[in-house]
Amino acid sequence: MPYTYEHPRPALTVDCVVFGLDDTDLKVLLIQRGIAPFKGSWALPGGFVHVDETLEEAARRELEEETGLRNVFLEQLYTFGELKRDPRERIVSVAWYALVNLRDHKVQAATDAGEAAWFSLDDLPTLAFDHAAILDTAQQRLRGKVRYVPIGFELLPRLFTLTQMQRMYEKILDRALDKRNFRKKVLGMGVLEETDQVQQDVAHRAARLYRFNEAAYKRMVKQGINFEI
Amino acid sequence: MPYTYEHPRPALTVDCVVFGLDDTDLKVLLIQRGIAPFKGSWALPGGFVHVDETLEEAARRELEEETGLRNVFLEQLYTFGELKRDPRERIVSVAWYALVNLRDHKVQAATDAGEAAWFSLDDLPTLAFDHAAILDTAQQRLRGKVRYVPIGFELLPRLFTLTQMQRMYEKILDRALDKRNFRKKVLGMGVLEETDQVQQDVAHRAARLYRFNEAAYKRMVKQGINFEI
DNA sequence: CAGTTTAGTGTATGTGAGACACTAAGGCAA
DNA sequence: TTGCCTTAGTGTCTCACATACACTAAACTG
Repeated sequence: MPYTYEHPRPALTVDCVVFGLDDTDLKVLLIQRGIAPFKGSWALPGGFVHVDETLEEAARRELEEETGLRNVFLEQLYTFGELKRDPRERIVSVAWYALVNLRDHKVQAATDAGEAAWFSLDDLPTLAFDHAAILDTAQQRLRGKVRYVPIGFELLPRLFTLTQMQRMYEKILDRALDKRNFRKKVLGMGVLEETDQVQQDVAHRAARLYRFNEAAYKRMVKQGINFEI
Repeated sequence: MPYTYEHPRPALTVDCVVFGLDDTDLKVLLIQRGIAPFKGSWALPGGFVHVDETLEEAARRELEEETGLRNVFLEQLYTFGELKRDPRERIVSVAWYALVNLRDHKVQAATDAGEAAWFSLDDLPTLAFDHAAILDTAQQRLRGKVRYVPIGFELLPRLFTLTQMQRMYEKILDRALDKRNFRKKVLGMGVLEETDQVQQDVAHRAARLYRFNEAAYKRMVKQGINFEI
């Protein structure tokens, strides 16, 4: 059934930059396009916004349809509206970024996308459309954000060691951090809760496991405390 | 001439939050709506995105059409896409914010808007649509941004005194700053250029005028220097 | 010329960032 | 069981910067 309007309208899509962390690397989730244009190329998961759903609902729906991911941390990034960003027609895309940890969230091959896979940020294929620019914007945002909000807990498992946490910051900021200063800083923030558990199955001294204390964090945000690393 | 699509499409608009600074206050530019819905109410300047213009072009065009403002500092803010934000139909709006100084930029009553006027931020009328939420988001962004980039020069006249600059920061951050510390800080940044001119026509000792040294600023941004106040 | 108003200036203290190196603990292999 | 390997975990010092704080200088006014 066709829909008619008095003036021409750009099409509206959402695209998602999904960051994931494993033991070795910060990764991004891409799908292989099953249809033209850019058939066979890798691209960010995304698709058209339905007229009866909000932008965030559209982003979550596309993410689940194409990758199987649900209940992830998701924030709006930027809206891309250059004229020729899609060769077919004028398409404006509201980009989002998501943070997940690779243990809890298994990615499934998807219905209308050929394949979904994680790529290290320094070993990326050529991306379809202007998705390289979107990804770049997302990386900048992540770097900016992680410096003053403890956003990264979305990337870590529920229980984590301080070394894991430090590795994550180092990956995002792309520079080495001093172990003692890092620990002093993050423990001093008061948002980490020490558990009585330690790492299992490691061939060396096991590290203590911590968890994120969300209640304490919210309390501190209200007080305007900042969380620079 | 009607335009027909296979699936229904949300309409796409831009809205602009224009901040201006005069001697007394930080103000925002609003227009009085000449047509329904919300006829007679005050609203942010904005309108529909044409299919052959980018989002930024749309924002600049609407701003000029409705307020006469041109060549202003403009950055994308956030995209608002709730289902019922416009009573007529589904409209997604890409919001922008602009910074101007009230001496250089005269505002004209406009063609398709009844009237344009500046309002102090603490004396606002009820706004149409979800524009109060958009304005709120813009204020938060401005506060966050001014703390680490010298964004405010867009709000000041070309030549300004340090006291004027301090007043601006105080208005945006909504707290008092120490005069000596403020001067130490901003002069130490090295982006202010002292001129040999002083204020004219004041009934007290005249203050020295400064100008923003954009070249020095760009040089320092490259070096990753930060500009916290 | 006395009064009023704003411009302009320096120091002392405390806090936090960053640099830096050794001991502790646990598994592993000979 | 002992020595080795690997990662965990810890404290101090220095320097820079944030903050608190008050008086003199200059220009105009009546």
